Amino acid sequence: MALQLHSTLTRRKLPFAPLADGKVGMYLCGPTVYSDCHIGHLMGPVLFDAVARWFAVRGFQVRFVNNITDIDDKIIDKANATGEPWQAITERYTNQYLELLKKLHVTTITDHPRCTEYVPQMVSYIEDLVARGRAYVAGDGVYYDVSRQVGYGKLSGRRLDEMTADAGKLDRMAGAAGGVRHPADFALWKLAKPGEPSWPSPWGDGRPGWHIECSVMSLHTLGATFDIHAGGEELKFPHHENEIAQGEAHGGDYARHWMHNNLVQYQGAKVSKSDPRMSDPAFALQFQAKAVVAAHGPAVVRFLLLNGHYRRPVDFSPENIGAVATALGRLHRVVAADLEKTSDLSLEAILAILLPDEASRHRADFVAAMDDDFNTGAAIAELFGLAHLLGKLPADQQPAVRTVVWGLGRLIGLFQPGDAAAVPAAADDDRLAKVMSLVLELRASARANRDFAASDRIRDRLKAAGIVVKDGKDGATWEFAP
RNA sequence: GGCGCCGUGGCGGAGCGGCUACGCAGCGGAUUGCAAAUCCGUGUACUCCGGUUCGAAUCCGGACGGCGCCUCCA
Repeated sequence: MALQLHSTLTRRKLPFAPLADGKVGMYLCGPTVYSDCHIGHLMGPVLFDAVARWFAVRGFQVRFVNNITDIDDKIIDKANATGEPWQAITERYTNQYLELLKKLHVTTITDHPRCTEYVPQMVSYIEDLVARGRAYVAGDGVYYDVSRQVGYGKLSGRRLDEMTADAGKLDRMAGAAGGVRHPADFALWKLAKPGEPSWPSPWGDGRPGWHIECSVMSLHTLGATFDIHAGGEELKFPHHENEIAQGEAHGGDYARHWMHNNLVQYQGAKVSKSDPRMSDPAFALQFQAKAVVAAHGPAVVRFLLLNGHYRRPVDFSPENIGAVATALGRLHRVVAADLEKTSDLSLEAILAILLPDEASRHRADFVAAMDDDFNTGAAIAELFGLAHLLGKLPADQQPAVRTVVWGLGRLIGLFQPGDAAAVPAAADDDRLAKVMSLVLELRASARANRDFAASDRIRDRLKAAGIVVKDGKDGATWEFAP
């Protein structure tokens, strides 16, 4: 079956046809780096990393661009509030973001352009829009003229004539000396107030507007027309709509396919910054990317995100994360032997492995699920199908199945080196490890003497202390209670 | 109010007209000195009302409900 994907523009699934044979150009809107990464920031990278991996599996050479917005009003506000230079703020949070992507094994992104590296290109792009009569100078900057745009609103299904009653926009129109002409017109260039970071331009020192950066950076990395533009649902309007307007006005068809991932939820609903529960730091920490990754491990976070479909919301409530972590543990046991390998298997190599019929069907269904709009959730279900089969197969057929589970998982970013050890479980205190070793030794001799009363007493008391003892074939092990 | 997405078993979550999704939890079994862990087995489902069809969770219409965007939120 041909690879097909759902485009927001057409609202339907269509076979994927690349602009250039054997190549895919993807652009994913990245974070504005003014504070700690939110778990939502991880969604796009992880989800579209799986997409990019699958394109590569299907033989495409992928250029995957993910920008960093390192100049923005929020950054300036933060600098003003803390007194810290804005460059220091953006550098810190850029590093945090890139560090998280690394931990999550998001490896397919080829370019991380920074907004501040493209300001001259943005200026000339805006000059071009002005020259074409698609933008105009107002009192506080340069604005895009949406009234000249044919088909404005086609991505989000909005109509220009219905967007006139926006109070905030009207205020801004009144505030801009020289006047903004239409409420939907948006800033391409913002003139700097005293003390604000700024770059030179024909209209005066200032900084680029939000939407212009993506249009310019995609142009310079992927071209005026490119295959796929991705991002979160919430960016459809106004951000993506305005990118299209700019891109088309500048010349080119802009993105041919638009892919939007759904958003993070918590017990079925979005938790906004103004949610009263957010005043509890422990609650708020559940949404901070680095805290979530530290608490559950990158493997669980990645698995949670890929466990459904990218166009559906993902629930980050603790109950859900716990259930998913247990499920992933089961797969980890299946692939334990290969988990630490640093090189992947190609799809061809995986398909060449001889399997029993039923296992072979699961393998084929995995591939079909990924070909069908990157349905990672359905694909992972096939992995469980294979894992389940393992218990029924003779021992000599099991290694092949294990290798296939691992190989297929790797193709979408699962089962990376370090995944199994990612959640700190036991002995990070050497002294405790030594004491436990002694305790288990004593208990082992009690058991050898069939003194189960003493043996159970040790186990019970340890359990009360938060330490769980498990008796296995090769002696007892221990870990902290979950 | 406008635009969009969605309503599946206790929970999470696939499904794109006929065929067990899957996972977690629960229950039963194997294993164990007893446990834990592990493995095997297993049930309950498609918000409601119309319609199309031989046949609908799946298509169409309506009702009700949830979510998101419309404020430079990923």
